[in-house]
Amino acid sequence: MIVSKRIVALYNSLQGRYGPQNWWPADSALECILGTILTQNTAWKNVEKAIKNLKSNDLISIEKFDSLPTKRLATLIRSSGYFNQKAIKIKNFINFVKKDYRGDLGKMLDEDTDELREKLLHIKGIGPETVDSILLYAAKKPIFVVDAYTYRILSRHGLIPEQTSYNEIQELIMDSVPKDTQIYNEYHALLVKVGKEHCRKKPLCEGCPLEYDPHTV
DNA sequence: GACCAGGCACATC
DNA sequence: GATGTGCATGGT
Repeated sequence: MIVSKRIVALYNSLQGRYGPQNWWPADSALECILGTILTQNTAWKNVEKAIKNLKSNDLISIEKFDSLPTKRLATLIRSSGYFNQKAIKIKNFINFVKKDYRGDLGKMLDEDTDELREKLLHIKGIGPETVDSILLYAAKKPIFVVDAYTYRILSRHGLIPEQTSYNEIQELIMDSVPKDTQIYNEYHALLVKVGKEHCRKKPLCEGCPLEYDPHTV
């Protein structure tokens, strides 16, 4: 079977096994974006505590973040790890929205996908995965998010070579399955779901429920 | 106590 | 272009 068909078959297999994931878990676009930054190389459980802190202090707004000292922000998101760095990243994003959209997040989310992607990639601390998560989950654009699980699962199942770049993986998936926001949303969420359960760094492939033999390349 | 988690920037070769 | 390192908490 050619690779693109296996990419689709993998999606169908995951969908049948786990059903809809309905991501992103957030009450607003801004909360979603905060989550995409806070979860960088971090377990979601630790992110939840940080977001809960921000919410209980009623801080989820562009204006409030703008007037919040970076040091205070870092304290509030402590549980998510890398808190000094992440506080700066959040500030960088807020400054971007203030500067380019007069603080109007809705205006940012409505911008053309390619232009917005380019602009977001220039924010220090916001890399390709975070940008694509913002585009897909906050702005509802049809963009596939590649993450560590995507790479790990696809390579262990022989669907991509060891050395495959972020953009190459993204292209492969976007050329294989229909360019549809809901499908990209579910596919990424499903890969994280099965990855958390069966595709950790070690041990390799323990109890993998998927139909492909991970050892055949 | 080691290893890992829904990355990213920066230095160095 | 590839490879190595710092960033840091909390769960297993």
